[in-house]
This record gives sequence, structure tokens and C-alpha cells, in this order.
Amino acid sequence: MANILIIEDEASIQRMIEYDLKQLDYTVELSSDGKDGYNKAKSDHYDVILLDLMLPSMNGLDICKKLRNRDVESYIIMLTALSDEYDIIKGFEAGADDYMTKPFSPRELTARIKAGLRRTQTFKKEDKISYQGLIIKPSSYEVFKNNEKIELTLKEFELLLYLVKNRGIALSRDQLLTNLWGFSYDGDSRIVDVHIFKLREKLDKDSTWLKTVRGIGYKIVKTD
Amino acid sequence: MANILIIEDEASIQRMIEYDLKQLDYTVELSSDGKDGYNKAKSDHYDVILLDLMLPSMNGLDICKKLRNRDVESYIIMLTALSDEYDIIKGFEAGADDYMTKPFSPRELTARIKAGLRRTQTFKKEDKISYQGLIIKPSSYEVFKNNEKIELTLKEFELLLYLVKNRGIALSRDQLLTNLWGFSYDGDSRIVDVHIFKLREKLDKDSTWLKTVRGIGYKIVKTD
DNA sequence: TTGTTGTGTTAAGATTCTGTTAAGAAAAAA
DNA sequence: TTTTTTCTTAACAGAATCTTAACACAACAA
Repeated sequence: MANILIIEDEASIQRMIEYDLKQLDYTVELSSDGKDGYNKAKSDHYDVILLDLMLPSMNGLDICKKLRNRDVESYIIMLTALSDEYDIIKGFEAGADDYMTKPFSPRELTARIKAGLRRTQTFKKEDKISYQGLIIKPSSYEVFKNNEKIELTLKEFELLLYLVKNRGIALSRDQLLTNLWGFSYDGDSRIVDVHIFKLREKLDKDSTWLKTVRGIGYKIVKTD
Repeated sequence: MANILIIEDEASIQRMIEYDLKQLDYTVELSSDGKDGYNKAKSDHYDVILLDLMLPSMNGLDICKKLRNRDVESYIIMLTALSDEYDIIKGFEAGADDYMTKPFSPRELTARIKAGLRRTQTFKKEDKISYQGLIIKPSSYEVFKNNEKIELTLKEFELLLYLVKNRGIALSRDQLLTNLWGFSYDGDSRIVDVHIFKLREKLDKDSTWLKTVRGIGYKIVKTD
């Protein structure tokens, strides 16, 4: 689901956070030491990093700065007893996304973690994509419209998925062909129109959201 | 630089924040009313929204939820006197990115705003060009005038986009033709006039910003 | 002022683009 | 293999858009 790294030397706090997060099905890793934590973090495969400021061997601010210098984009939440305005600002200047002072509410922490994940998780692989009344399941190649299963052929499915993933963007026939049929496809680009027609027939008879962009191609409107 | 919307009904706080942010060269807009604030915010052209929770006409939590449902991706910081764990969690569940309780340190607020901008600006790349009350979205081929969608044909859209991108510069018909119709176009150059006329009809009836440069061609006046 | 040139505006005709259908080709299943 | 399903092509009609041509008016120069 999501990977979280906790760099914190107080064992009691470590355990408390770890427990809460595991309850929520996150994958949690621990580090009690600054250097060790930094080495783990720089791999950039954590979605969220909880970072204490006062640590053995390397302090939290430096860790944060160095990570940002390496383009690590994990969502970093600083956790510290330092509640001075000055310290807080230093924390943000070092590149933190959020800052919590101890003692803190565990629930608030998890709420802040979730908020951070919401922001970073754009490239998270979805198992289910919702759009209007539709549910698309890429792994099983199924589509439901108002909870009723709709049978689509493979090309129809791929086309729908691609359009929904790129909702709000007008996609040219050529773009669709190279992305869905492969760059070497050299047939008639109007094959796209035929599939669009089929999709509309099955899912959007009135073209309320699967729109034609005349002269360009097609797009799915962003919901409001 | 960055656009910030403040939805807050306490004038004193409004002014304080506004002052600080303007010092930092941010573009600031204010709203003291829930519905009004919501209407402004849903245009999604603010990078950060500071949102009070207790507001006239529509409460902050609902505003936040509705904005997220509309895919508004602004970085939302809730500002409120409610410091209860329960309220904070409600705030995050509604889709907030951050939550500050009053009274707060102005410096901390700006630090948090900067942190939010750092994040949104790296990820957000939905292209959008604003001019006067217009919003032009090249990726979806859409144009909005005061948040109302205006239907343009492809040529009209391309012409508008080109003019706006080159605002302040008088463009000859030949320039427009070679750039928008292609260098091999050999029709009547007055085709441009017809499209300009259509654009004015739809967007600028009084020619307040889409000007004729007699003997040359057309230009859009520069306002910033 | 008058003539000349350039632009605004309109409408009709030409052209391009898309929706739709059906039939043959290709691929998958039986 | 045969049967079934899916994909692709081709064609046509209708719609949307673009272009031309014409006229009236405005701006400018002499």
C-alpha cells in the first residue's frame, strides 16, 4: 500500500507510531539512528518519512536538506519537541512538508500522513478507477456502470482506460494509436472513431462525458 | 508568482495574512463569505487556499469537500480556532492538506504555505494560461470567460492561444497564417479577419483587448 | 473634401471532419 | 479444422467549420 519510514530514537514513540500505522495497513520501517535513517531514506522509495530532529550521529534538519538535495520527494513530516517558532521555520526551510511538536495526538499524526499520501500518491498504481458512475478495474479488465457489469472488448477497454486516466486532456487519434496500438501501427486512424462509437453506445449514449474535440480527437471531461 | 485565496471572515486576521503574503510577492485574493469563497476557489487557479472553518453562508468543511469533488487541487490550509483532535481530523478527512489553529504564528503560516507551494509546483503541471477574465487550457482545448465555458472552433482556439501567448505584440496576417495555417497556405489572408471577428463576438464584443493594428494585423494588449 | 486603402460584417458555398453502418479480414475459441 | 468474436476498412450522409466574396463603413492621405 504505502511505505513509511520512521527515523526516531525514542523507542516508546517509535512503537506507538508503528503500531498505529500497521493497523492501517501501511508498510513501516524503523531507524533509530541519523545516518542509518538517511541511508534508507535516500533510496526514495518511501511515500512518507517521519523524522525526529534530535538524533544520534546526524541531525534531522541535515538529513532533510540532504534528501531534498538528492531530489528525494518523499513526504517528510518532522516530529520534535522543539516548538519554537524559530525551530519550526527552520524545519520547513530544510524542506519538510509538515511539522508536529511532541507531545502529539497519534490520530492527528495519521490524519496528516494520509493528507500527505493523498498529495504524493499520483503515481500510485490504482486497482480501481472511478469516474462518474463507472468503475474500471485494470487488473481484471472489468467495467461497471452503476454497479452493473458492462462487457467491453479488449480494445474498447484499453481505450476507455487510457481516456479516463488522461481525463481532461484532448487526445489525438495519433496519440491514441501510438499508445494503444503501438508505434508501428500504420492503419487507418479512423479506427479510433469506430471504437469510440462502440464505447458511447455501451456507456455514454448521449456523449455527456466522452467528447469529440473536432479537428483533434477525443477527450473525457473532468468531473464536477 | 503564486496565487493565494484567503477565505476568512475576521477582518483583522485577513489583513494580517494579506499583508504578510503580499510582502512575499504572492498574489492574494480575499473572500469573507463561504459561498463567495467557494465560487472563487472552484476555478482552481489558486495554488494555495487558506480556509477558515466558521464562515457565513457555507462552512469551511463543506467548501473543502466540494472543491475536492470537483478535482480542485489547490493546497488547502485550514485556519481555525477549533483545536480539538476531532475537529482536526475532520478537517483532514474533508481533504485539507494542512491545519493550523488560531492563534497562530504568521511566520509559521508562511512557512507552511511555502512548503505547500514547493510540493504543488513540482507536481502540478496542468497547463493553463490566464488573461484578463479568461482561462485557456491548451491540453483540453477549453476556454473559460469568468469561469463560464465558451465554445470555440479549432481555428478560433488556436488563434486566441497564439495571440495571448504573444500578447503585446502586433502580429501580421502573414505571421498568423504561417504559424497557424502552415507555410504552404496560399488562400486569402483576410480569413484572419473573419476569425478575429468571431473571437470578438464570443469573447470581447467591444474590442477592449483584442485590438486591430491598422495596416499590420492584430494584437492583444498587455496588462501585466 | 475626396479618393484610396484597410477593416468589419455577413452570408453562401466549399471543404473537411465525424457518426454510423456494414462487410470482409484477422484473431481467438471451440 | 470450424465457429465465433473482434478488429479494421471503406463508404456515405450529415454536420460543423472554413473560406471566399461582396458590400459598407472607417481611417487616412493628399
